[in-house]
Amino acid sequence: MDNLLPNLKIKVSDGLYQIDPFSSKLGKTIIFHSVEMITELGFEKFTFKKLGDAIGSPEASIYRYFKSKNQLLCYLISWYWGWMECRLILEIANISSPIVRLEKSIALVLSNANENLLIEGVEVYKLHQITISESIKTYLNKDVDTSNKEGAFLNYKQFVERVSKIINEINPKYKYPQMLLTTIFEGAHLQVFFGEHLPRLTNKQNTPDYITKFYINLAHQSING
Amino acid sequence: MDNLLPNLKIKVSDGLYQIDPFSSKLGKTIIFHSVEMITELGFEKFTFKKLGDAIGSPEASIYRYFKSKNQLLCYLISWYWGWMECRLILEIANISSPIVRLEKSIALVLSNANENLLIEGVEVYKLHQITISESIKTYLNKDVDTSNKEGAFLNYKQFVERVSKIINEINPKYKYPQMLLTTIFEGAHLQVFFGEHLPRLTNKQNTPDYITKFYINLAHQSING
DNA sequence: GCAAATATAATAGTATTACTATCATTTTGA
DNA sequence: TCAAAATGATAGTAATACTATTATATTTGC
Repeated sequence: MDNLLPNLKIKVSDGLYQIDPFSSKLGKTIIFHSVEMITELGFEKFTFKKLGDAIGSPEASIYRYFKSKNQLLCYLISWYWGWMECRLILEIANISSPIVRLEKSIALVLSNANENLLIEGVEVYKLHQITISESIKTYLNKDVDTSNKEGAFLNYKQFVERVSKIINEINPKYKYPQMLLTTIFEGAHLQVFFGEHLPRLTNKQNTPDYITKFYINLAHQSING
Repeated sequence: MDNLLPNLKIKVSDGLYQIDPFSSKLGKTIIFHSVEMITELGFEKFTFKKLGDAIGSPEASIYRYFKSKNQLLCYLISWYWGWMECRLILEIANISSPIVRLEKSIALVLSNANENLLIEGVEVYKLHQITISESIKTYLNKDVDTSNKEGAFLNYKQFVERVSKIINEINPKYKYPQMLLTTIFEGAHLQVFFGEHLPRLTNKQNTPDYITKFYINLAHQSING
């Protein structure tokens, strides 16, 4: 596997861990294997016990890094959006047209990394899949306000903010950039899931990028319409 | 409270219960109090033990109606979409314009019932709130294919199907009615939640119906654009 | 009105989950 | 190299998500 960008350190709010997992070998092992395990089992069936067994460490050691499996999920998703912001910056750096930049931003959310790509030792391909199925569970619960104070959604907000500024460039009078973008990003993830499990709730096409095209169109029509 | 439409019986797939809860007093009590309790505690903190204590029945009795709390949630959400389809039919019955029918359909998803309205003894106001925060948990998990076979999503699919036919009337060439509608329905629920808990992810306005208007616009632009 | 069928209550029990606590051992870094 | 910190090993707890059994109501069909 390619361990790209070895000097990169993705910022995650310090409310999302007890000990920075990237500060130790065990921490990195926890991250790597939790991504694997959540991808395979889904978040509900994933437990620290199983993770501990897989990595040969006791549960208690994992709890020193993350106070709960919910905190770990928040960490992973926040890391994902931090990584996505890096990709975004690189992707649109030298593009002058805000329209093209917006299109690239939307395409980015739906594009997955190479299966073998490791960033900070994280299999980003699997983390993308986790984000599709599990990310909303970080906020759709009664502890959302607490998680919010702990900074769980800062990276996502920042990503949305950055793209919303592109919309402002295209049409400074457009009033709903955040609303449009979260509709697109969350909708895009959902359509991927529906395409695999609930096809009657979507309109799956043969082309691999039909979802991207749909949402790019939607964005243009809403912003300019 | 008004117990409206006493002769109405909302159809829910028989894979979503062990004993039809509306066939007995205990069953109805389970439904009523589970709606109350899930609204208050959220799905994660809701348990059959707590429900049993609240209604003065042992856990085991609840398990005879629903094999798991997940099945109960599927039942409630399915019931909700069954009820929404009834509302939809009534709401658009005599409207000839498909454009107006579509607008009413979108508005319906975002409109909540009167706080005191009981349908089949269910506090539909609270069930609406549950749908906003919990409905995606019925499918975003590893058991989705099983739940799907049990008919968990039939009522939702049927609702989406019915509205997508209206889109077909407006523009028979439009290729993505289901995709557009699930984007709108799920997005609409999310924006309500963001407005309350994560305002940076939406664009809250003072008017009570800004979400409805946003999505009605989005629909028109996408369908005709 | 009564027996049979069915539903419910009462109670107990199990494996697992989501943690916390304690103490010994290993690793580390100044 | 010595102290501090991290990790491992082990134990324990309250709660969760169920299943099982038997006794007691309640309903129903005749």
